Amino acid sequence: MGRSPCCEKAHTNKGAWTKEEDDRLIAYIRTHGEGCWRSLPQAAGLLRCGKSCRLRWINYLRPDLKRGNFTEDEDELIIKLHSLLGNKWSLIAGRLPGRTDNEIKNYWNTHIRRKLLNRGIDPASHRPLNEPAQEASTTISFSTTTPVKEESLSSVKEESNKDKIICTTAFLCKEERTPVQERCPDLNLELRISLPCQNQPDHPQPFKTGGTTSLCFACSLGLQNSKDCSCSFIVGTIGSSSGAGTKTGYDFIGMKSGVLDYRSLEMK
DNA sequence: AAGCCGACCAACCGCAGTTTT
DNA sequence: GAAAACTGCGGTTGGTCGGCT
Repeated sequence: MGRSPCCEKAHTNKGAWTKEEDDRLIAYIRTHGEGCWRSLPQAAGLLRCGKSCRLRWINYLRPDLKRGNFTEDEDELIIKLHSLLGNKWSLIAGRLPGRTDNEIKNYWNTHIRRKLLNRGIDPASHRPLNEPAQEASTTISFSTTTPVKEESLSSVKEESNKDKIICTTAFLCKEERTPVQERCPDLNLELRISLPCQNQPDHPQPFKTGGTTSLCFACSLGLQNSKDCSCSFIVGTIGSSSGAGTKTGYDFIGMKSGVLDYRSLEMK
């Protein structure tokens, strides 16, 4: 039953890679392409396990890696993506060409966390540090019906007169068509977020579902026409308010338009 | 100059989901 | 269908370096 082991752990090197090992790996992948990590070490003459080879290639040897310092724009993008996705480093990395999940994860832990703390923002929740932890209720669901930990997600809050209306953001994956139950069920808190491809003629129009317009998660991240596009992204409505906080204009996660008005969290 | 400490980051570990036998 | 390996991901560790005392 099953397959044979990927490598003899007793005969593999560990620790830092040498120049020679790098060269061997690069040369092999140039010739044979990526993949087959199980057989790669032996075929390439490396005393490493396939897992280690894969990591080395993906994080440091790939020719399309950018390396070097992160720009301010990249900083802000990472923050916004993290507020939406939480610690989904691979997804975040997918939106930053030339950056790897490991690199972004390290950068987050060493730079951005501190940066946010200095701004008075909790890096985990993206809310002001002195704000009570219960108010916002953003839910992003990927492939499970279990709501994602609230603390790892962002919220866009609006204050309308005396009543606080919480704008929640909910993603629906392909398999999931029912938004996660929000707090304050008496309020209409179906979600509204930008429609990134609304004005793009080459993209299929979002379909409507009972007054809401749906786009897939891929579209919401600016991946229109990608293979992941399924156009099931739910756009709901925020309570009854049409006022101050309601934004229009569709760009990637509201970077320009402020649909996800991250900067509103930087106050004070 | 030596020692300490914190920042940085490459690499490892363990887990979960997927694939193969 | 079950078992076992594979793959990919996120969390964590440990080595290195630079600044400070």
